[in-house]
Amino acid sequence: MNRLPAKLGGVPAHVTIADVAKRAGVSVGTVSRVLNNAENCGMDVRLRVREAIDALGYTPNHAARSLKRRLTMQVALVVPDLANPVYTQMAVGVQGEAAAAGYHLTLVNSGGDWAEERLALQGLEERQVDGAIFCSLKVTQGFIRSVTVHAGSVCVIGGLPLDCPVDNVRLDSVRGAELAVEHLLGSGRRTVAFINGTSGTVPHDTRNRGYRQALAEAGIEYDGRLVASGDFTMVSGYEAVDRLRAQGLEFDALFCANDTMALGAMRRLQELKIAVPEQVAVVGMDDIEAARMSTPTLTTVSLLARERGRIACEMLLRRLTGEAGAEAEKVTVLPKLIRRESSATQ
Amino acid sequence: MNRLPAKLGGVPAHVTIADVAKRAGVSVGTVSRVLNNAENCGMDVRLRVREAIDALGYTPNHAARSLKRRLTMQVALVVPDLANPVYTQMAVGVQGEAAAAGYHLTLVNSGGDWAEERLALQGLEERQVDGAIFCSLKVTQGFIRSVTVHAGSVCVIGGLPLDCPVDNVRLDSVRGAELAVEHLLGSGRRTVAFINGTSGTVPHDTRNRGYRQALAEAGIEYDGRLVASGDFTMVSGYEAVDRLRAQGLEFDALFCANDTMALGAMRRLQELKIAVPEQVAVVGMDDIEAARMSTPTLTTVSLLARERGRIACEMLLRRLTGEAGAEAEKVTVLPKLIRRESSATQ
DNA sequence: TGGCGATGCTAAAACGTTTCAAGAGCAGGG
DNA sequence: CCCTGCTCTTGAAACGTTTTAGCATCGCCA
Repeated sequence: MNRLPAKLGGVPAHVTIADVAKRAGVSVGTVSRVLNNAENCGMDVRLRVREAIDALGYTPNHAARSLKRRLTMQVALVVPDLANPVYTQMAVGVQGEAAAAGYHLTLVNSGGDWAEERLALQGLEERQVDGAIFCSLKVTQGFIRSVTVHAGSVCVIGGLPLDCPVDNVRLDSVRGAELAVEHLLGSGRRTVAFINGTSGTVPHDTRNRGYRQALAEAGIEYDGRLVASGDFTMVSGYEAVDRLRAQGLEFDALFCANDTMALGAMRRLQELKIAVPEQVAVVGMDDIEAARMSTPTLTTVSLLARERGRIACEMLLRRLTGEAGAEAEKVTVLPKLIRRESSATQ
Repeated sequence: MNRLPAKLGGVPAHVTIADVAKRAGVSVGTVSRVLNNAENCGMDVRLRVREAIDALGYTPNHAARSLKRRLTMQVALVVPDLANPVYTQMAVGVQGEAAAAGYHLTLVNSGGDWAEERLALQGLEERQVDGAIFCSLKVTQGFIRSVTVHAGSVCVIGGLPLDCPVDNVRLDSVRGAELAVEHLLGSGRRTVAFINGTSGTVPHDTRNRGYRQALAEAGIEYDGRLVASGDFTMVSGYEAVDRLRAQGLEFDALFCANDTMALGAMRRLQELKIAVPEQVAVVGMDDIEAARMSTPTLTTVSLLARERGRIACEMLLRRLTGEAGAEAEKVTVLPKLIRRESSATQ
């Protein structure tokens, strides 16, 4: 399968540390020490070596260095679906943090597939990378076990069991849904309808809990007729509006489990000449780019993908450099409400 | 600056090829041959070695392998701004293609900075990666020179001079603007206004050329009063509409140099009770996610970032494996019109 | 019986670094 | 003059592979 490159022939005579040593008239060990600017080496030698390096155009060989140092200065990010903006945002966050510390980021697309994730773990064992950040949809027993074995060089973004001794960045997404509903109720809305995602998934359940908790806290009775299900797509949001209205209950606010459905719903509302936000306020979740660009712009709850990536990388690097304690770190990030036009108070 | 990891102490006694050899009762050379499944080794030995590998949980060390083979099975993608969806899309394209060939992708964010790009090239020299794909905004003399030196392991996405002997994926963006305008004129519109981006930039000039060529081909005189400039942001598109209308010329079509401005313009048109597409058809450029989600959905010209990434990676791998010829390959991809509601014929 | 070509394996030399024990030179104290 | 304790440098041994040359063993043919 892996067609192997065949540039074995024309090797362009790489200049090595030995060449530098010869030219500078010192031993290879000395050159190495100059390169890693150790204390104990004289000024004259240091200069001669630097001169030789420049003259010969020497650059150290990363593979050799990794082999000896047992350090690659690379970290991996493993995500289920790179095409999904959420994960590319995460990658951006990780990349920035990694680069700042002199690390490179390698990207692995697991397709949500456990086999692929395993392959990434193997990369870890092969010392292709120093550490890895896993963002998994399904947290299986096998995953937990494997990740625990590599606890010293792994950070997980997502819902790991709290007793799993692995660095972990979590998201209080229940709170996210609460935020949305609280905001709606807080700005004077009385009846909040809810379009949730595919039932049976984790996001579905957490958002549902948040919705109900926020209602409960406001002393409002939960009414199943105000809740519809979509599948996170735009059309499903569009169609859900009709199903909600068919129930015959009036509502002046609508919370959608993601922005895509919210935009679909807004579209349908506009077609029905129901003014947003005057008659119905709409709040989505995710803060995708399109939420900033719709008419009206969409109020939403950001799940801070980029920030979570940043934090995870920070944690991982702390672990790798030994700055982290013996305990696994658990950080929970709180979603953030982003107020825009679609939920403005009239 | 680079705080170096300090896990040098607790090395977990890695199992090496020698351990496997000892257990299987063969020499290390033999184990290596089994691993790289060479021809000349007997069935019994092969089995014994496999058994030992499984029993000991051996995984080959990537650094050592790279060092010897002079091959890392990694490619780098260097982009000016990872936060920009265009480039993340490109990354997705590259990643997919690379993974399919057994390569890993490492991501470098240059910030459009030549110094950073150079660093990436150095990574190449250090044999940290086998090859690199550069997507640069500014193609300076220095860039061209450096990239030419590494012609054997580099592919450039963007406007490289045609005589530069480096694999190159280009984009006919003049044609992109033409496509948009042709589409508008072809579907019965008479007067096409144009909101261009920041003047003085390359994208500005190419789109301008495309706009004028399409008009010329249709036998329509260019009228400067139909052209406004924005800065690629949403508000700039919004405001440009007013400036265009202030010129007093009627127009029934509007081409915008990117989707973001197009969405801003659409918003203003809707506010002014000018129906899209009935009174004014709108076409954008880029095909961002929001274009699929606006009301009406936005007709646009896709610049195929993902596809260009895919092709570039394909070319690079061909070059690395020696399948490419001596000549540098130059591929030009043609933008693609994506018809949506905002330009529908009434 | 001797030579020959396969076949299957081993031993050892790379690959380009880092690091460690040891050596050289030198100054100062006894 | 010897010993001790510095500082700077060297040489060689790793690190874990791949690869090459060479060594048995064997059957086979002349």
